[in-house]
Amino acid sequence: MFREWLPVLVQCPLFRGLSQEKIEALMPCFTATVRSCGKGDILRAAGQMQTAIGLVLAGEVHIQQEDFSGNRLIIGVFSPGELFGEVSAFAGLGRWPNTVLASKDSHILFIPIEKISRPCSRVCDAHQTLIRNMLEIVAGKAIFMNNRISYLKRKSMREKLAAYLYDLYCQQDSEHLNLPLNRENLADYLNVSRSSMSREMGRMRNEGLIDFHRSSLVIKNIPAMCRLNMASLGEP
Amino acid sequence: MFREWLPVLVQCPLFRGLSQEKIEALMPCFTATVRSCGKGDILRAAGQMQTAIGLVLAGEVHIQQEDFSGNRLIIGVFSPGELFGEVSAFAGLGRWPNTVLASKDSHILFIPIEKISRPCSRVCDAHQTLIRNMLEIVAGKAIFMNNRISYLKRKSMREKLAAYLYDLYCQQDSEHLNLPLNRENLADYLNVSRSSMSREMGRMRNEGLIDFHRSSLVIKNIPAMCRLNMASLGEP
DNA sequence: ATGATACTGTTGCCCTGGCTACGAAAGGAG
DNA sequence: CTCCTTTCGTAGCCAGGGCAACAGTATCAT
Repeated sequence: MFREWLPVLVQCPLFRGLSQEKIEALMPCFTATVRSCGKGDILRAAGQMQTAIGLVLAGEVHIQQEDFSGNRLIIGVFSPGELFGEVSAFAGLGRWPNTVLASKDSHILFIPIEKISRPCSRVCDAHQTLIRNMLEIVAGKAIFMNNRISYLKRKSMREKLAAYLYDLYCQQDSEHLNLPLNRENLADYLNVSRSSMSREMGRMRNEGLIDFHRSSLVIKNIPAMCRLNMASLGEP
Repeated sequence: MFREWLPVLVQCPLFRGLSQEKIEALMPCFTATVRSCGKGDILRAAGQMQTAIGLVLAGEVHIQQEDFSGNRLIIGVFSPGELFGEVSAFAGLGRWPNTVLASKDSHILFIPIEKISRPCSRVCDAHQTLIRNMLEIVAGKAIFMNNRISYLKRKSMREKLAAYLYDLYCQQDSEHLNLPLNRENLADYLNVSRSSMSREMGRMRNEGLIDFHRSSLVIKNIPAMCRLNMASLGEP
């Protein structure tokens, strides 16, 4: 059952430092279940009781917050090998703080919380490794949230866009960017309205800062973009 | 040297589950140093190399982000017994992601990172407890950041204020609130301008929602406040 | 091809909130 | 008490961006 997903599992930071054999030995101990879901499915709604953490085997999930007015904020986008729900699990919340939505057809591994948090009698050395890996993962998530705050605090749309695009530029290491989110999702990621974002993107195109068409975008003036980004950097 | 601070240390979540004797035994192993500082001192600036994590012994520190335009965002306020810098330490950043400022005259314990992250030969059982406590602390910080994002994503000032005041109401368990931040700091916490915030507070007073004078504030209409808060809740 | 269904770009209206400036109130030091 | 500094409340001005509405365009199934 899990054998087909081993290539994903061995690359998962949770199992770093563990051999493929040890991972296989752990799996039955976890009593984990695989769930398949289609694009748009809500896997977990904010407020639901949480008994397991998730690991993306295939597809993509969005972690997002919604309010009753229909406003949505995308907190994070997770790809195969990445965990979600481990933060609330180890903080002892007992509930899902955010909504989990499959943004593509996906396969998700759910691992019961207590199987990870309580020491297992059989493979206890591996368990210590798991806890240390988990500490690093959770700390990484907290840093990610810190960066997320850095986006959200920016007051002008141009600053937000510049920050986002500059980060993409650093990640993809090219001024020819491939936008991983469509306009609506990007707007929800930056916490702005789609139309206003399009308007600002149009302005930036007119000024020769960027050029774009659909999901491809070119930064034509890197220094200017960098300067815009610096204007709001928390880390000078 | 550390004996005088033991009452704080035993209450620190980092040492939960450890006896006073064990904590005393750990301290020399940590080679920690105590630093005293005055109100307004910058303890660490964003971007500086990080070699230690901090523990507030007395006073209060603000974790904040600043940009070159002078905009400031207060990420968190930490009181005696609370840790800071452990997130970036365990994420392996190597640098302080935010600025640390003493908002009151304070005494801070700095513990070198490697003393905590590397297993210590002498008191290794205690070390396992430390790591597990740390995981819980870091997860708690991540949840705190998640809540911080919930504030920041709110689009109207009234929503932000309502969220903040309602949280205070829940914390202090009374509709007579004592505001722990002055107007300027509160504005920086909510990421709005002080004058506009005062204006909105005035409006809310005119409408009979709240009443206030300086650092004391009364919520006169809890249900309405609650409804305002619900309108943007991520957790229905 | 031909709809049907996304997704994307554009525009006008208008309100929220940032900025500046100023006066009042509250502490603090002498 | 008096002066000085800090904090707080108020007002006017105006640009940034939310909202709604629509037109253009890519994708897909029939």
